[in-house]
Amino acid sequence: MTELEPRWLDETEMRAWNGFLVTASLIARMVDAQLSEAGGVTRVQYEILTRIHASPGRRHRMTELAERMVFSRSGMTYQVAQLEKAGLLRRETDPEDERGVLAILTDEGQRVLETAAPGHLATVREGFVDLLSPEQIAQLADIMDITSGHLRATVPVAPPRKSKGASC
Amino acid sequence: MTELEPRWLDETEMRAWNGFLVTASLIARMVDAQLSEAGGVTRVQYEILTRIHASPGRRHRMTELAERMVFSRSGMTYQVAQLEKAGLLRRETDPEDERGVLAILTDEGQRVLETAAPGHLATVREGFVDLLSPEQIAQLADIMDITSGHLRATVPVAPPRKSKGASC
DNA sequence: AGCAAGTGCTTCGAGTTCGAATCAGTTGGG
DNA sequence: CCCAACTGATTCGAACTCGAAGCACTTGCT
Repeated sequence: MTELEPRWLDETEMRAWNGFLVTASLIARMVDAQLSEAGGVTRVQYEILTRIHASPGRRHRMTELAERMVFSRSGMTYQVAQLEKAGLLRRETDPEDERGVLAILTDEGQRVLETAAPGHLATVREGFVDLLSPEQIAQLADIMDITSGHLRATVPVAPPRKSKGASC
Repeated sequence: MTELEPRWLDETEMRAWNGFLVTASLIARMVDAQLSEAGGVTRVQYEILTRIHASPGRRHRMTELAERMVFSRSGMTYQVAQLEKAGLLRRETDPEDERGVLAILTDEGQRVLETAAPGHLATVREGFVDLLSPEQIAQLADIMDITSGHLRATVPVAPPRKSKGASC
C-alpha cells in the first residue's frame, strides 16, 4: 500500500486521470446550472426522483436508494425530506418491515420529472454523450463498467457492517 | 434546448453515462478515505499542494489555481486559509500586482506532500488506472481530452467576466 | 492627475454533505 | 417470552461549498 518508490503516472495515464476529474467536475456544474435555471429541482433531487420513478410501484426504500446513488444515508434523509416538503414525494413506513421507509413519487413529482427530463437529457447529450463517437461511447461504457464494478465491490459507502470475516 | 421529443439514451450510452457518475463518486470517496486515514490533508488540499508544487517557484496565483482545479474562488480562499493555518503554505501579495495573492508552498508543505504522495498514487492506481489495459487508458485519455476540452470552453466556473462579444 | 470601469481576492449567509450517535423495530438464541 | 445483537432510518454537530456582495488595487480614458 505504501511503497517507497511509487510508479508515477505516465503522460497518457495522467491525461486519463486528470481529464476524468476535470470532466466530472465540469459536467456536474453544467447539469447543476441547467437544472437550477430550469427551475424545479437540484441534480441530486432529480436523480432521486428518476430512480424512484424507475422502480416498481413508483416507490423505493431509503437505504437502497442511497446505495444505488452512492450517497450517505443521512444525506439521503435530508434530500428526501426536502422533496417531501416540496410535495414531489411522500414517505410511508414499509408495511413489510416497520423499520423501513418507502419514498413514493407523487403525481406532482411525476409531473416535475416529466417537465425537467427533456432539458436535462439535452444537457447530458450536449456536454457529454454527443461529443463522442459511437465507438468511443462503447469503449467508455466498457471502461466504466470495469471501474464502477470494481469500486462498488471495494469501496464502502454505508458503515462497515459488523465485520464477521477478518478485516485485513 | 427544450425539445418536445427528446432522444433518450440508448443502453450503451446509459452504461457510459451512469458508469461515469458512479465511478466519479466512488473513486472520490476512495481517495478521500485513503488520504483522511493517512492523516494529513483532504483530497482538495492534496490537489492544491500538488498544483503549487508543480508551479515554477513553488508558488501559484489564487484565481488561476481555482480555474485549473474547477473550483470556486471563495472555496479556494477557504481551503488555502486552512492550509495556511496548518503551515503547509503561506500567502504573499504578488509584488507585480498588489491585488493578487500568491500561495507559496512551505518546506513543511513540501514534506507533507512527499509523505502523502505514495499512498495517494497507490490508491489512484488500485481504484482506477491499474484496472484498465494500456489500450483502454489511451482510449480514455482521448475521450477525456475531448470532454474536458469542450466543457472547459463551454462551462463558466468564475463569474462571466465582462462580456465583450455577444452572449448567445 | 482624476475618475469610472475592471480585476483579484475575501467575507458572509445559506444550503448541503458526512459520520457518529441515537431511536425504533426485528431476529435469533436461551 | 425475553434479551442481546442487528438493521433501517433519523438527528445532530462540524465541515465544506457556492454565489453575491464588498474591499482593494489597477487600467484606461479624458
